[in-house]
Amino acid sequence: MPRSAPNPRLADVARAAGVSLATASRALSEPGMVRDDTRGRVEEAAAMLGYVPHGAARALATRRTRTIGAVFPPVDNPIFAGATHALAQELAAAGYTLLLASHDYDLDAELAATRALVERGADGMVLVGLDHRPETLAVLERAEVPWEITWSLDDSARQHCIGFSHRGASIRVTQHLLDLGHREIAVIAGDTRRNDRARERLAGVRDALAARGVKLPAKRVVETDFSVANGRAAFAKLLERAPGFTAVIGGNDPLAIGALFECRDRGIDVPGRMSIAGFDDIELAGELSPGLTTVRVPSAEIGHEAGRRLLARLAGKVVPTMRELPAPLVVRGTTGPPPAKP
Amino acid sequence: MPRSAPNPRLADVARAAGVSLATASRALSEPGMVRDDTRGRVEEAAAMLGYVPHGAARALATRRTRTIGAVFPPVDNPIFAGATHALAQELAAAGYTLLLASHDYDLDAELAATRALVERGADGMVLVGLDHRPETLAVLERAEVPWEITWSLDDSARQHCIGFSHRGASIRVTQHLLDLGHREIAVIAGDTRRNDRARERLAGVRDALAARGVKLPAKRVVETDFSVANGRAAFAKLLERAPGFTAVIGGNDPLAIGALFECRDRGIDVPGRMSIAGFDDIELAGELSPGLTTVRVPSAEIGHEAGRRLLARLAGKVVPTMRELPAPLVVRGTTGPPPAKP
DNA sequence: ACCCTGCCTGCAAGCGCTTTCATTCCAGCC
DNA sequence: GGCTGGAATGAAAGCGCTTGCAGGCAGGGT
Repeated sequence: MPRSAPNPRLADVARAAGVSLATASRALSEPGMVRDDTRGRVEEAAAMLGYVPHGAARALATRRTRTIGAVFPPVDNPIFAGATHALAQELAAAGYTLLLASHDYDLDAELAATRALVERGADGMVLVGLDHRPETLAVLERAEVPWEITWSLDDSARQHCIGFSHRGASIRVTQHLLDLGHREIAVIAGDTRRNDRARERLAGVRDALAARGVKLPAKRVVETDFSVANGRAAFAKLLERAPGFTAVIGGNDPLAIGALFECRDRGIDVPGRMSIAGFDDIELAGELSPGLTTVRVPSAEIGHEAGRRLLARLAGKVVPTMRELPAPLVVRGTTGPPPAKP
Repeated sequence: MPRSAPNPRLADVARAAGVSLATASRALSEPGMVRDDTRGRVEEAAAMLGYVPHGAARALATRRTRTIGAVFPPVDNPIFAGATHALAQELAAAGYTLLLASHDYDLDAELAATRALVERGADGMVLVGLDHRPETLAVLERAEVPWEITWSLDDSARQHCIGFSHRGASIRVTQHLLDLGHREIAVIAGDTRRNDRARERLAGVRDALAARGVKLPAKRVVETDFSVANGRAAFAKLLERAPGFTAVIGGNDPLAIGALFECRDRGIDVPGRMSIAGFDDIELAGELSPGLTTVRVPSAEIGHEAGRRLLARLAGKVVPTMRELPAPLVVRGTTGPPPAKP
């Protein structure tokens, strides 16, 4: 097969259709402005030549790339993976494409990624949570790139955001345990230093306990990165360091599942002797038996809505600054009343 | 704060530094070509103005976007999520950015996404597996965009690829079960119509069984989409439709874990009465007890290496067409000898 | 002192598309 | 049939950057 000429340009299409460059351009991007038969000729020529528009050139002329950037914490966390997929789908449906960067809860990496995406011309950006370097938002502001905060809600209502109250949801989990009669509660939290969601979740536990006059000794809190293995290790550490608790709250489902597995291996009956609650409601939570009591985080919906909101704003529509999603407590089998005192 | 002028352009930087546009450009992108003090002035001016290069303009001039496209099956499958993260990291480290599109095992969606990414100027592409619409590869060829096939290996060596033999790995799993003494084996496969990996894995089972003269009746094979819930359902179906098997092979770990959970719920001892093997080695596989026997799929490494290979090729280096990664069998506790015949 | 070499720098021509503005076309009307 | 006005088309000026080419300048050889 003879190597045909390199990619045809719009000028080639115009020539083949016997029209000017301007008309060819309009025929393809603003069909209404061109007479039907002319448009037909252009479309035909484009199809025949296998014309593919040159995005960079178009972007340079229109100042739009039809691209949305997203900077996510580790995409391999199942909860973010779901949101990424949803976001990508939503954008694709509107002819937009996702520019994705991920980092390991490192705000400097987030800043660098944001710069890179803005430089690539992202028309809008999706960020996760409220913890950011000030420069990150400054870069976006300077470049006039609209952004959406996901997962968390900005109570100051200064930024567009879609998510739910991690503290509120955490309070619900804790109250559920308190209502069951638990008073000795432990927490396996995420990294509260670099992650406002983990911080708020832990704060929610504290709030709920404080409201009922229950103490949460420092020894009953372990911080660790999200993973099943870390959940196991943290649970073991708690058991060793401050035994006697009857319930443990995981900062997310993998951590809670780690605790659950550790209980199983040690022959600790769940929920008979130990109640366990998580946060996220990943698929597995509902498939375990007993099922994991947890908070349903609408991750796919966050992904979809973040995309929709951003696209709407880019289309000039006004969108409510804050969108709060429900994050209901899902009570399953891993929580029950504490064991009767001996 | 007075709205400062819109984003500064390179011309502004040049003016501020008292040099020409060309020199400013070289100072920032080809430091070696410019005298040190000149470069210093330009860099200073750029920093002061908060200059952010305009990617589209640069792309138009250089015909490079420093962007790699990836079209993945559902990114929320944990195994792809891991690869996505690894790929994004690898690219970021080299100053490249990931353009991500995901689809639900739909080859037409894959084609559309490929078109979109090529149009956006992806310098290279990452695809998964060998099943594609012919147009998909034609688009890439036409646009002269190098691509890497991941996960699968193209035995014809026509395409650059990095992955492993799904059939081979599947044969190892099956032999392991045969060696343990199993003869009645069932399979919960992924969708073999739209997914060459699932197809090859099933073929591997058939090969291994045939080699030892063991039959795999059609009733002992269920196809379903990847998920724990589907694994459960498929196992139940097998039990109902063709009971008497002593081992089941899952097309991936979630399916196998579904089967495992179903066994637990039904009081079927694993591995005493039922052996279960999976494929992928997701984190959970090793944390369960008993741990799931499975094939370790080096997903993160695939992501990293796909990125590295593509970048190397873009840099003009020659890279071996095929890179095979080990996918070892990991024997854990869910497989054991079949129960003694009654 | 002159020429040549080599290093820096600047000029200007694109990269491929959109879009403003002017021009042409054509239908309809008096 | 000439005129009017709106619709369709075309010419050309960018969008912001890179880069081939040429000019300028300093230093070394003769």
